[in-house]
Amino acid sequence: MALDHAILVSLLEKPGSGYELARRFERSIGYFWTATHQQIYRVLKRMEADGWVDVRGVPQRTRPDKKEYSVAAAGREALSRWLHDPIEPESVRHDLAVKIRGAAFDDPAALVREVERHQRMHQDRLAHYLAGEARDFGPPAGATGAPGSPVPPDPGRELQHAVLRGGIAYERMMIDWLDDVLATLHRLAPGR
Amino acid sequence: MALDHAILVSLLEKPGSGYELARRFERSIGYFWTATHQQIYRVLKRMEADGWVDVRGVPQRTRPDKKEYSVAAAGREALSRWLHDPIEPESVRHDLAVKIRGAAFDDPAALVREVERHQRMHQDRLAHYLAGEARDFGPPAGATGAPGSPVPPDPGRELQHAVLRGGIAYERMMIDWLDDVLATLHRLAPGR
DNA sequence: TCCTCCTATGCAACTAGTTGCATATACAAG
DNA sequence: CTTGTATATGCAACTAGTTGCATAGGAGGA
Repeated sequence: MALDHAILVSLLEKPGSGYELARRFERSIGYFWTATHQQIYRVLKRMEADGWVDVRGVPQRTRPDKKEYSVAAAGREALSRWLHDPIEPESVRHDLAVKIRGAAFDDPAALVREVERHQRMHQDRLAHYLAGEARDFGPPAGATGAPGSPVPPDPGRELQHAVLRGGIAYERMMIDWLDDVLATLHRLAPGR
Repeated sequence: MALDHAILVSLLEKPGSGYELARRFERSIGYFWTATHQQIYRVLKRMEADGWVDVRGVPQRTRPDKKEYSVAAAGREALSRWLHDPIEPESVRHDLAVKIRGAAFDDPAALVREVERHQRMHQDRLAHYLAGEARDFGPPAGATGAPGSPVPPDPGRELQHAVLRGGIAYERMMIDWLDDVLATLHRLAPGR
């Protein structure tokens, strides 16, 4: 189980409430680990009981009070332990691939719209990633700039960028592959 | 839930026992949908009760008797319904990305071996895919052959090949990205 | 003969994740 | 003054997936 660890990493990057975490899981972290707010609140409660996180009540005037969580020593140790443990490669749950193979026993042409819809979602996500990259990490390396920018490397920033580049590579791969799938589907059902 | 549908597709491609399905989920289908034998037996039992699959006892002399499952009309309809329903894009559970971001709060150099291990697994899987492609789908298009091979297109075969090409593209992308991650890790901890 | 491996099926208990609902504050629009 | 939206937290019930264990026949080797 790595939701615990994903939350710990996120809280180390920046402490926050369950609600704020839930919103982060709709963007940045959520792109490689999904979680709903119900799940997050439940895990926070358990981690609090285990002493992995500290809570601090934050009264707010303009909105409901919140609880700000931050990582405690025990949580840092638990994360470190997990980081040093080997993990299995991701377990895949790729519905679309099942559908594509299933289309052989149904109408392949009917799948075209679904594949196009998925491709659009991946294109949107790619655009979103690229905008985020331009905003947070400046223009892509090698584009402009004086020789050797003197910015000192920040490990957190560098690693976040590396993960984001992974997301970008994934979306590009998916868009290309879905082009391939669409070509295959059209070849099988030339009409339409 | 799509394990039901993944099983239905697999049984449509070829009827088989729970044990055989479990082994298929360690190879072909398993590359985009994981399942253990316990889960498969349980789902088969439920689908049998719902009339989605038919069972046929197959006595065997040299090994324990087995139950061969095949898709019933109701199962075909259920699959068709699912194929026509829009689905959400895959929910991602990418432990390694969490680890990479987490490495900023631990020792980045310690992650190098883990990343290399994952890269090797992806290289192995890529080699396995390419071998399977060469075996089942012949040499890659455009390599040789007389103009216009007269083989009639088989939808099932074509779509299986398209999914396999997706797996190949995925593994290549991962290998390249992990190269990128390794370069980043080395940049952050040059000495080791 | 015993031991291990492969085939073959399954239960029980647990953990993780999803879905649906409930509550409450504050602000803005109508 | 009601309605809608955003913030903020949570319970309960359900579904899906994992882990550990159990059983059993036949093949092949020590």
